[in-house]
Amino acid sequence: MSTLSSPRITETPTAITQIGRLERVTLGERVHAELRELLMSGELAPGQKMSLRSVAETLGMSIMPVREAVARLVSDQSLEVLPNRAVRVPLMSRARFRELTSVRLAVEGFAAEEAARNRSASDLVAMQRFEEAFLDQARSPDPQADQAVRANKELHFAVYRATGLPTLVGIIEGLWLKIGPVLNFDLKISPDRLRTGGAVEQHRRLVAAVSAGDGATARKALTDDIEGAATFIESTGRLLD
Amino acid sequence: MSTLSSPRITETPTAITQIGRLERVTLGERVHAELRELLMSGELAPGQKMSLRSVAETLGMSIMPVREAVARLVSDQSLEVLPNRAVRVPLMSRARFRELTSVRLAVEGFAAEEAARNRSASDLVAMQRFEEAFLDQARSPDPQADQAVRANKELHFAVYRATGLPTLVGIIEGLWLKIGPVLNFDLKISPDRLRTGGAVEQHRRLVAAVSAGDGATARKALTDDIEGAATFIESTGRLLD
DNA sequence: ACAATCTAACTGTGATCACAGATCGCGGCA
DNA sequence: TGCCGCGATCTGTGATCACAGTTAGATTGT
Repeated sequence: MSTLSSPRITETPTAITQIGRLERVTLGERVHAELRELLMSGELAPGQKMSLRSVAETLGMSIMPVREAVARLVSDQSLEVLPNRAVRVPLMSRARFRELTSVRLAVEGFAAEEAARNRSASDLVAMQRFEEAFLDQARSPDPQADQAVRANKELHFAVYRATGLPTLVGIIEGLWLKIGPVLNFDLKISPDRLRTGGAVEQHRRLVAAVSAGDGATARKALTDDIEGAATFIESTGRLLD
Repeated sequence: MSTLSSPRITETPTAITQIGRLERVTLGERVHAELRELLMSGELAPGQKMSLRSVAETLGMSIMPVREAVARLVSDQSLEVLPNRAVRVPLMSRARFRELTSVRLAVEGFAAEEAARNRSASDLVAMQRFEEAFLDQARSPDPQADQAVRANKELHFAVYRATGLPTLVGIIEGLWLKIGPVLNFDLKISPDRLRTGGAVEQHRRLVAAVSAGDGATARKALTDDIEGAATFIESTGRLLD
């Protein structure tokens, strides 16, 4: 793959080699991204266990990259390793769920407000695209939970990215990693929340307010969205303690 | 060290063995804590490079625990590994400094407000203790920068812990890891900021407001504190770009 | 005297081995 | 039939080796 058609060893960099230079993505980085996606989209249930070796074998590599990725996720408490050395998705108590929800209301609410002040035209395009994608699933007679989860996530993060504060986006990603397993695994169990919940309405208000530059309303729409989902989760009684 | 004075193999757990059980802290965890402390207290300057092997040799261990600790810090961008494989404390541009300050104002401001609502008696004791420790250094004719940095950090986090939101405390720790090298390394260079800056006054207002349960004033005192330091840092002209 | 070149040392990343401790299943005793 | 005990297996963590790629220093050629 490297120098098949290269007449000389030291040649002028081609477009392909340039791409390789831009960012050599490490294996551990790829595993990290993979596990993040699984957690955020609720494909891993709270309490689900895994082992470094089994994951490594599944992905066809040694345990080293898996080890690094898991260590990073354990570091920010998206995963946990028990005293017995078992790695699992943390269980969620009612108290912890409420704590995370409180922080989300403050942080994501601030983000919505900032997004309304800073959004660019391309931000609005992205938001509208994912709002529509979510709407399609919510209205569908046969809604695909994973598609809805994905659209919901993309819509929210389109708003958050519009703040122009990448650090803030990173913080919110950390929050979603922790709450995703509960929020979205539950959604896959009871997908009727797509219809009964007010998500569609709050998304409409959110996008409209951000577009209009109305920060206060944007914050209110977002916090209503979060609280709506939180109320539903608490009502299911699936939380511990 | 294990069974020197043990008459039997399976004996009733003593206090010492119990302590060992409570949480077996891994080597990587200890290195992580060590590096965090160095970053937060500004003992590592922006741009400072290190290598896994040299750190490992200094700490008297193999590179594995260092590798894990660095991977975690790179993961949340408290460190960075360049394309050349050099590990270093990230440089700080003026734009990035302002971004971090914006997020700090929002997140730590919220924390101060919550602390005023939730603080317990023991929280107040801790806050007052570290406020006094900071005051001692600020008023001293021969102020110790590292002592002042430490007292300042402890005071702030006593407030943040008073929120009862450990997730929020974790988020703020992440922010301090990123901004610590600039903020505190600079303080060690020009320690007169201890006197000229309004930190002492804002700390007094902060502790008083949190004690009184006055969230709005607590938030204002804290954001004034952050903005005062930020203004000073920007005025030094040591930021890039 | 200076610049080009080449080699030796060093870099992070991935794989493999080692190890103490936990888990689980099978066998045997009651 | 039910419970205990004892290996075999599996766990995360630490150490070591391997490797491609970079860096820096010395040596050579002009």
